[in-house]
Amino acid sequence: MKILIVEDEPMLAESIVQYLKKEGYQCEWANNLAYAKEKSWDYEYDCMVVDINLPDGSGLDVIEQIKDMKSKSGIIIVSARNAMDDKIIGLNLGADDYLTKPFDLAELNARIKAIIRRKNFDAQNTTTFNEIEIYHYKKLVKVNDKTLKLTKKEYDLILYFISNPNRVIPKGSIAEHLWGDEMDMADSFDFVYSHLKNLRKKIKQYSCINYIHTVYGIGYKFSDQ
Amino acid sequence: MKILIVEDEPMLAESIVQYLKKEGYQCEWANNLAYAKEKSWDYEYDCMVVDINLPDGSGLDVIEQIKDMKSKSGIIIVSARNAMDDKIIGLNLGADDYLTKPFDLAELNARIKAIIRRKNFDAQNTTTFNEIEIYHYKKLVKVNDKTLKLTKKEYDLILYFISNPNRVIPKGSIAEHLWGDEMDMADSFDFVYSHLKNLRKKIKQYSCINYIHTVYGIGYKFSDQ
DNA sequence: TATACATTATGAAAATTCTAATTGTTGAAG
DNA sequence: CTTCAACAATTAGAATTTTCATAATGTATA
Repeated sequence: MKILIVEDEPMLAESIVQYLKKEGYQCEWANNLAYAKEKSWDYEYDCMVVDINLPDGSGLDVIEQIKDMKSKSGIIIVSARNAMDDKIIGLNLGADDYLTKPFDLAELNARIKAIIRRKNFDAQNTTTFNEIEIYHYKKLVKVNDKTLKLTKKEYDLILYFISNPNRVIPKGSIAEHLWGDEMDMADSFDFVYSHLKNLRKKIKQYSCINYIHTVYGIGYKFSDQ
Repeated sequence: MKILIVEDEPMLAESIVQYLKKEGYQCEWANNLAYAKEKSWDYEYDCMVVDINLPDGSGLDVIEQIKDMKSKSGIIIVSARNAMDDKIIGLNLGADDYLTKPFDLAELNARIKAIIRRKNFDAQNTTTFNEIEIYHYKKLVKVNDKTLKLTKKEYDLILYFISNPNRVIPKGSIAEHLWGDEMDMADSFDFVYSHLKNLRKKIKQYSCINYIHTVYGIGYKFSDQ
């Protein structure tokens, strides 16, 4: 487990590094923004602890870079008390947690653990098919790294497709899976067509591949090629 | 099993009666509208086979009377071919099936059987609480014999209430039962309030009893008194 | 290939569900 | 008996889902 500490106060940084090493982490230290950016560019850290007030800029810049890189590093923001605005900005930018100075080292350790645990959990809870990624825990779908804004039915639909790739799925199965017995089946599949259309349109926004192929008279097949 | 045949052609009537008696039914015959009304007033037939073209009026009148009496008799309409308009009217009025002349006696028998079977099934699939009746097989709710036009969520809601009468139901249970884990619970119960309000309003249309009592801080209780 | 028929796609309206803001109630504390 | 805060009711509006009418497409047949 590699951790990067971004902190300009040498005393504090030193004690954090000492503590975390004792806890079994590989721990590195950057004392300014530029160096932090360089390091985070070179390595994929499991977690980064970033002070916001740095001599050469705001720690928030690191977060932006991390997110631009699509790194999966967890990020904990550290700042002086009462910097609530930063907190909001930081979390919106994609930080995973927030700590106000002064803080207990055990507390920091606990948060790091929590983040790493969650990252692992999350990693097991994504499904990928070519350009499409589904994050189950967040009910979130990305196509070519662009987030799709899907409704619940659309999400259920694509989840069912991605769970059954490369095989022909009868319309009836789709209807049954999405609506259960709530519906008087067999009247029509208009609602399937309808949601399908919307889903296709949303995928097309970010991809030129047609993933949902119609199989005339039977149903659909989810595949690339 | 008592069956009434309403038919003015004696030859046809006779052959129907003969056939059905042989099949084990108690079978009676009315050769005009007035007599049919009188008979159906006196007895509760399991099923009535009604010709529409009668010398003294339309067989549809019998259906109306039956429905006004809240009789549970099944009704099969019989009419000459191409009387499609009647078909629609008849089924809307509450007929259970429709047959065009000339018809096969075995066919008639099959339909009678089907209707009686369904009536029996249906009877087992209703729940009643004071003025409120729920017909599960049709997802239909009546209050004082007036049919309520409910949406799916409203139906689920009243079904849950009527299944748990006279006890306090926490809001959370309702939410869980109606939405399962689809919802991020605990944010708010606005959707419960919302559907509840609509359900209450619809019940109030036909009843002055307040069935859904608020239990402050906990949830609701479904009862009369 | 032309035609008819069935199936699927599309767009827009209607219905339902959910959300958010406001107002009204209730019960506890002073 | 007030006042307050939490809770619930209400309302209107936004978002989603479903329905419906129509267009487009595919398949089989001649």
